[in-house]
Amino acid sequence: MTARELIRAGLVEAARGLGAPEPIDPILERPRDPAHGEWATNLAMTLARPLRRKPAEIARDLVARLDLAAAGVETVDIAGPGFINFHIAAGANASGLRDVVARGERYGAATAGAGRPANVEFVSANPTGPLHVGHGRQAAIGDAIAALLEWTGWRVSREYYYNDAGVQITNLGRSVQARIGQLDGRDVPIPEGGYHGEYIAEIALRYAQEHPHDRKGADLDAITRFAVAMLRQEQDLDLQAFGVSFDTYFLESSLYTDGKVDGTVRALVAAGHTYEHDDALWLRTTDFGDDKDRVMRKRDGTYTYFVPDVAYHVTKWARGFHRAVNVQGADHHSTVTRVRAGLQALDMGIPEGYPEYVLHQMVTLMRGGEEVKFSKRSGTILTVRELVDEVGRDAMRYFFLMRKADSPLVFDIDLARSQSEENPVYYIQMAHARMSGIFRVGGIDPATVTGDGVDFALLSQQEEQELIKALLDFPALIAAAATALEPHRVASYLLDTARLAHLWYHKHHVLNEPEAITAARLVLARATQIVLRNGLSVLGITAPERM
RNA sequence: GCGCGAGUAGCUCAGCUGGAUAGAGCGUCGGCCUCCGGAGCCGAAGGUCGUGGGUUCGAAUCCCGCCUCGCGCGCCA
Repeated sequence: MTARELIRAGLVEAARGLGAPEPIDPILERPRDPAHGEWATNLAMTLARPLRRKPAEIARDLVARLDLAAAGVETVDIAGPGFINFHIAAGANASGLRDVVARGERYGAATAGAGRPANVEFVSANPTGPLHVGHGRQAAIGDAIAALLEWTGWRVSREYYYNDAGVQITNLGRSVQARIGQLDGRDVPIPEGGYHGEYIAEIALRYAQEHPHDRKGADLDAITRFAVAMLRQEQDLDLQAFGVSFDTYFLESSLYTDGKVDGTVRALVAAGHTYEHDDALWLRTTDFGDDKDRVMRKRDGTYTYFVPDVAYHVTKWARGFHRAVNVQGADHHSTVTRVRAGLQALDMGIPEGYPEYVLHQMVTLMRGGEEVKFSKRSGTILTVRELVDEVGRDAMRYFFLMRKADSPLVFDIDLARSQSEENPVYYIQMAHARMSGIFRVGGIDPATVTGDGVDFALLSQQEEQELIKALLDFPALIAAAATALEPHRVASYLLDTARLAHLWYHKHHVLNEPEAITAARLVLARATQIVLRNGLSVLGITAPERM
């Protein structure tokens, strides 16, 4: 058991002895001020009301009942309005590093998910154009959330949903068809709602080359299939460049061919939450928190987009994913209520909060101090692949993940490219490379560092203790980030921890010190290397040995 | 107008699900800089946490009102 767990258990026992009502759940936190010890709890204050006693008295009685020698607690004091502060001896604190090096590349992993299946859907761009930077943010967030769930014991499936049916696909085909006509010298306009990008002309050219018998572009179905296939391939190349891969590509069109859409409509009608009005079929989503009812089947007989969306999520549930996370742009937030309402209306035991959503705000690109403008309409966009080429995969991942999804993101291309310590990715990777450099210079295989026979009390310098505390907090950080579905916490943590590592590295030497000190510091260097590497891997970023 | 999100140092942003004197980077100012790995290191100044109420031992964090900004509000997806 860790010191934290021992303290917690001791507190529960002591509180029970005082007659505290169950459940007793003491919160232990890291005090901001190091003078307040390694751990602190507000337990006495939360018990003041149920026990009807003063917090300070309760704290005193709790402390009197505690025996925390096994946890390495040196002194306990009561401070402020009733905090209990635990001071742990430097050596006891540092001995926690033994666990870090023992668990190695699994350090930080947890079992909360217990191997249950979870589905993470992200990117899911329409196959009507290349992936742009907004999709890039989504790819980074989705992949990192998937990794966080894996780290906490879920069996994760990464899924990409292709909206390859419906009006926008028709518009895509017509747009390419128009371009083919233009190749032939005819003055054919791009249709209403069509796509104007340069890539449409490229598809047209390719189609004309590969289908010389259809020089007039008369076969709209063939053109559409060709365009979708080509764009899907392009998107795959974008994702490959970014290093993201999916377990499942789910095609919207399959929901129609499998009868899932019709089946869902029938089930909704049978469940009694629909009605006919103005020659259309409506779903009473207002019964489930929506502000107005939604049309399911339009007057022309076709379905609105959210019907296949509901049918799609039914398949997720039916495929055994009783946990599903969707990563989407915040401009799609109106779908959240509707999809959930549709699933509730089916009355098939799906929880209200299913699926979970992580919505992210927009991305603004900056280059040379100016905003990089792009517009899908005019066709001037910066694709994921171009950005990978310009700044590299690692920097791109970090920059997309360093802000919480709720915040708009300003992506500074110049900073992302720079090989300086102002660049957070570089700074973190540099810390890892420095740790690796110690072993390289010392001619020591880091894997042989175990902590056996090491005097951990020698790691008593302030910089060492602060770094150690950060390293020992890593598993809790991963767990919290996974629970909150917030990978940016890992990004912030890594930057902080890298800073502590650099501070330590600058102030204290590992090699060419007295043997016992070198031995102890090698454990710290090794543990730091492990934590930085594991944290970077959660974010999908490499941890170079040298830079 | 309604819904969702945001508002924290000059700038860009954290703030561990309610804790103690609100933090980091950049920028500004002042000192160091013969080192396992480099133009780096140390320190200082800088805040009515948009605003007004409320909840309680305690609020940047939770609740209500208002202000500003972004996104969405179609029988488009």
